[in-house]
Amino acid sequence: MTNFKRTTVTSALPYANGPVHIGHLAGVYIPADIYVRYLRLKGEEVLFIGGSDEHGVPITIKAKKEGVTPQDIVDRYHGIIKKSFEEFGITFDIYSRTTSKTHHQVASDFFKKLYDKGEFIEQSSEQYYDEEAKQFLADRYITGTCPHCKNEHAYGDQCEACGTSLSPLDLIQPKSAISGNTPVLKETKHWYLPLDKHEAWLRKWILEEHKEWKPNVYGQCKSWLDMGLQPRAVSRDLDWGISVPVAGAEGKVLYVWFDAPIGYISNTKELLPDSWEKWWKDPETRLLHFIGKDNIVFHCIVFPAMLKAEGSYILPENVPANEFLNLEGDKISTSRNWAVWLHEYLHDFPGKQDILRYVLTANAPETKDNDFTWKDFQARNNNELVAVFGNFVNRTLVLTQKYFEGKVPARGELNDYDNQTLSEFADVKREVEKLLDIFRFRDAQKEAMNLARIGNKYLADTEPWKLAKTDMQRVATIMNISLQITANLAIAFEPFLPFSAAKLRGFINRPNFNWSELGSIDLLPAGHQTNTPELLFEKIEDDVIEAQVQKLLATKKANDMENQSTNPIRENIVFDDFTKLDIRVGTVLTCEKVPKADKLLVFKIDDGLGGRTIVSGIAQHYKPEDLIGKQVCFIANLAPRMLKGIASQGMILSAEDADGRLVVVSPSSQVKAGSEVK
RNA sequence: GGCGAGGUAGCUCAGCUGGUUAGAGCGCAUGAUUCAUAAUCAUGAGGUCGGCGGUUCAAGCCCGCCUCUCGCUACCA
Repeated sequence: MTNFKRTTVTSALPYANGPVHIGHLAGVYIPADIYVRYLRLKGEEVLFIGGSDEHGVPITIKAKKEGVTPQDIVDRYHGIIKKSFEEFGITFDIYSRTTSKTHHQVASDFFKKLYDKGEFIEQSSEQYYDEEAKQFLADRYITGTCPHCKNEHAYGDQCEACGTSLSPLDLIQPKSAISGNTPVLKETKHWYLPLDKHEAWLRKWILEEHKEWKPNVYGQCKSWLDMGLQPRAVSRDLDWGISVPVAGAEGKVLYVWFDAPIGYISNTKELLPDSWEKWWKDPETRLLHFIGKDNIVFHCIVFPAMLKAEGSYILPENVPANEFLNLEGDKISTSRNWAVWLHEYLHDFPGKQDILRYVLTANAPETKDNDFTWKDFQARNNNELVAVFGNFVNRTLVLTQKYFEGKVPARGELNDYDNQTLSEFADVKREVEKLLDIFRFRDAQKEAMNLARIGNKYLADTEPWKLAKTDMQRVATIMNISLQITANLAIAFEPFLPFSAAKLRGFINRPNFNWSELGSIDLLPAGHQTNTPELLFEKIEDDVIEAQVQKLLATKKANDMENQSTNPIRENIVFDDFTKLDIRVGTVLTCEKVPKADKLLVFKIDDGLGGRTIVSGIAQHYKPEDLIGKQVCFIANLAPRMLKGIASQGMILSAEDADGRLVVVSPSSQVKAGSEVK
C-alpha cells in the first residue's frame, strides 16, 4: 500500500432544492467529519471539501412552481444547508457551491479539455421542443397521460401516480409544462462520454486493484461493469447551468451529474487558488469520496472515467459509501416530508448536536439500511451518553471536588488491579485507530465508549468513598487514575462528539489535546486544578420523545389524506370520442406468466371472434390460475404492440386502488364472450 | 427475469483466510452498591446462525437449490 502524504476528503454535494435531513448526516457528513477530525488530531495533512449542488432541472421546476428564479431557490437552500452543517460541527475547510464563478470556470475548462482531446462523441436525437417558448424540454418539463395508469399528470421521466419510470416518448398527449402547448419532436445534438471505452481499465482498477472496497460498493460496481457500460450524455438543452463551451452549443448546458463532481475540484481551487493541484494531481495524495449508496456508480465509475479522460488527475483511493437510513420504519422522503430535518432538530433540541451525532453513528447504515427511531434516540442518550459516559465523568469530578478541592491528587504506588485497568484503557487507542482506518465508525465509537465503561467498573470495584474514611493515600491514587481516564475520554470522543469533548476539556481545564496523547496516564499532572463540573449530558424525558413521534404521526396522517384524495375528473369529451373506444367482455381461456418479466401475464381471451392474445401488467396482483374462466373487460381496437416478444392485441381494464393494487373489471354476471360495453 | 447487498439472541449489530461450549450493546431477571442525572457493578435467562441438500475429520463462514428484505436493471398499452 502506498504511503500517502496527505488526504483529500470529499463529501457528496447535497442538492440545493431542499434542506438536509438525518439520512444525509448519518450516511455522509458525520462519517466524513469523524474521519477528518481524526486525521487532523493526528496532525495529518487533510482537506475536507463540501458544497451545494445547484444546477439541474428539479431546481428550475421548483423555481417555476414558486414563481421565483432558480437562483432564489439555491440561495435559500444553500443558506439553510450551510448553516445546518456549521451548527452540527461538520468542519469543512470550504463549503461552496456549484453556482460559484470558480466552478463555472473550472467545469467549463474541464469540458473543453475533454472536448479538445476528442474524449466525447457527438450524437443527435429527437427530443420534444416547445415552439412557443423556443426551447427543448427536459423530461420533467413534459407532462401527459401515463400509458400505464392513465394518470393525466405523469411526467416525462416518471408517473408519480403509479411509480412507473417513463421516457417522454411514452406519454400519451404530451404537453409542455412551460406553455401548455403540444411539443414537437426536433433534432438536437449532444455530447456523450463513451464509458464503454473506459470499461477495460475500470474493470481492472476496481475489480482487481480495489478488492478492499466495501462489499456494497464493490458489488454494485461489478454489477454495472458486467452489464456493460454505455455512453452517457454530458449535456442538456436547458438554460440553468454551465454553458457548453463549444461553438454552436447555444442553449445547451453541462448535464448536472457532469458538473457536480467537478465541484469538489472547483471548491478546492476556490479555497487554495495557488496550491489546489497538489490535492488533486499529486500521486502522494489520497483521495476519498464519502457518499450515499445512490451515488456509487457516479463516484466509482463515471467520475473516475472523467478524471482519467482529462489525464492529469489522481483517482479515488476509496469510496466509503453508506446505505440508507430509514425513519420509524419508512423510507425517508423529502416530497412526503418524512424526515427529521436538521434545522428543525436544532430548533427542537438546542445544544444537543452531539446526541444526534452519537445516535446516528451508533446506528449508522454501514453495511445495510438501518432504522432511526425516536425511542432508540432516547434510549441511547439516557442509557449510554448519560448513564455511562456522563455519569462516569460526573462521579469522578464530584469525588475529586469532595476529597481534594478539585485538585488532581498525586498517585501513590499502583497495585495489580490499577495496572490491569490501565493496560485495558491503553488498548482503546489502538482499537479505535484500527477501526477508524477501515471506516468502521460505529464500532470505533463503541470502543471509545468502552473507556467510560472501564472507568465505571474501576470506581465500583475500588470504592473510594469507603476508603475515604481510612486510607486517603489510596483514594488519591484511585482518583488520579479516574481523572486520567476522564482526560482520555476527552481525546477519544473528540472526533465523534466534538461539542461534548470541548465541554469536558473545560471541566478538566485542559484547552486541547493531541491524538498521540490518547492512552497516556499523565495527561493531568498532580496539583492540576479542575473546574466544578456541570452535567455533560441530560436525560431526555418521555414527553419530549412523544412530541416528536406525534409530529411524525401528523405527517403520516397528512400523507394518507393526500393519497386518498380522488383524482379530479378529466375534461369533457363528446359522445363520438367515446364511441371510438371498442370495449368488450372476454372470457379468459388461458393465463400464464411471461417468462423473464416480473409484471406481465399473457392471456388467451375468448372474444367471440376466434380469440386473441393480450399481455397485461398485473402479475403482481393475480395468480394466473385464479383468472382462468373469469370474464374481463378489454379494449378491443387498441393498436397491437409487441411485449417481450409477444403481440398484445388489446388491453385488459383494471381499477387501481389507493395503494396501487390493481383489480380487473368484470361484468356483474356472465355474458356472451365478445359482448360490447356501452 | 438478470445482477448486487443483506437475512446471526426480544431490539441494533460483530463474527478474520471454515476448527473446540457462536459474541457485544440495549432490553429482561436476580444479586451487590450508594460517590453519581434511581445512575453504576456482577451474575443469569434468551439463538435449529432464513430453509433444504452437498463438500469436509470439521461450516454461521465454501458449493447448489429455495425463500424474505433493500437497491440497480428489464418489462407495465
